[in-house]
Amino acid sequence: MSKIKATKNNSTTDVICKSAAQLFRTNGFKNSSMRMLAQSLGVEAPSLYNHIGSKSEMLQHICTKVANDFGAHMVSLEEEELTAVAKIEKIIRFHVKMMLKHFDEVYVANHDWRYLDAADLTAFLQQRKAYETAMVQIVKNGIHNKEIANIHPQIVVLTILSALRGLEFWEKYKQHLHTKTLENNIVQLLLKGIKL
Amino acid sequence: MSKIKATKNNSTTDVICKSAAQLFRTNGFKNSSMRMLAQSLGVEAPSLYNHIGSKSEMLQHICTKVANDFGAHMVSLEEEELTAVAKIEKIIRFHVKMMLKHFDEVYVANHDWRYLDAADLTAFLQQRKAYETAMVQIVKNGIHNKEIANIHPQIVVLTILSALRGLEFWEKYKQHLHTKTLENNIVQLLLKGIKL
DNA sequence: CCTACCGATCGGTAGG
DNA sequence: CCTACCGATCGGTAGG
Repeated sequence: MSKIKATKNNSTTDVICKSAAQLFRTNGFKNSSMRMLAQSLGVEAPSLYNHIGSKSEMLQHICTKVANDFGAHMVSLEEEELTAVAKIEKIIRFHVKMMLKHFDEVYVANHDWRYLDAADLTAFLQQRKAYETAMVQIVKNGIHNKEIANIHPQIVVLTILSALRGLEFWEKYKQHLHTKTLENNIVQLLLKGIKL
Repeated sequence: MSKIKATKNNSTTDVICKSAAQLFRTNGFKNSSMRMLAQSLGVEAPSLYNHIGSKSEMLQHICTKVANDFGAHMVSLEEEELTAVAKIEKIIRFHVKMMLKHFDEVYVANHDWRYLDAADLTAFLQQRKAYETAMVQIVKNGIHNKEIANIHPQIVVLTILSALRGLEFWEKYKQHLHTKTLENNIVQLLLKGIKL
């Protein structure tokens, strides 16, 4: 008897993980209990274990999904023939899109990855490192091509990624700011900052 | 009999809070126990309560200190006669200095403020909002004076503050990057991004 | 400063 | 899907 409804595109497990992401985002992973998650889904806590293996498995599921999405975009970008600045612009716009579409999951991946189990933690950090390295390479090429100012590439990348992480604060401004305005303004600010 | 040593400038309570900040930064507030804190100080957990009132009181102490430091700097800045861009530059350099000098405390204030008790949480968020508002005002003045490009002021401020928050990731690069290079590069990138 | 200990809450299992 | 329940861990107190 399923009280938790699966939909055409989402299994029962997916529905639970979606609820979990929202809960973790609001309360933090460690401050979210399985009893709270169960209540939000209208069942008792032990019933959840018919669909998921453990609390940390849900966290792993969320973090892996996010890391894979970003990683896949970076790989597809590496195959494109674009200037370095155009690639950075695409990365910025992708981050905005991800944040709007999968806000809870991206937020959780950014905040609670440190609670991943040892093996998953290593894999996650490796993926993140690879993402950073790929971006550093793009910036290096841009400096070499005289597209980008001669700022330390590592600093350029960390500054841009940190600025984009700040998208998580923009939820509360959604009513006042149009999404496209937001996106175009941040692209303008960051690209002008790095251009030669 | 004090096992925890007070120094000339720091009371026993300060020494405990400093240790707590380090612990909270490493493990997160909710994942740090009073038993862990006691162990790092070489005493048993109940002994801590001779010097501090509660776990959340220490968090409040840390967050309040950080918020006050940033707030005081902003107030002193408002009294100075400087261009808008020069004020933004001073803010950026102050953030870098704070992050280097009080890394644990700033990190904890940025991450774990949501675990503050209701009253302290309200006060903290009010201080942060006031800080943001003051910065938005500086940017508005800069746009009006044709110093700063016509980007939405709220977006400028959130982007800069988010980028500066990313300073917390720079610890691991300390060996490879000189502090002043780091500071000058981020100033260059962000200021060029906003200048007209 | 310590030992002893309390009530609350946690993730998860047994069994149906 | 539920009820009943376990062992572990938590923040904090009592009493000396």
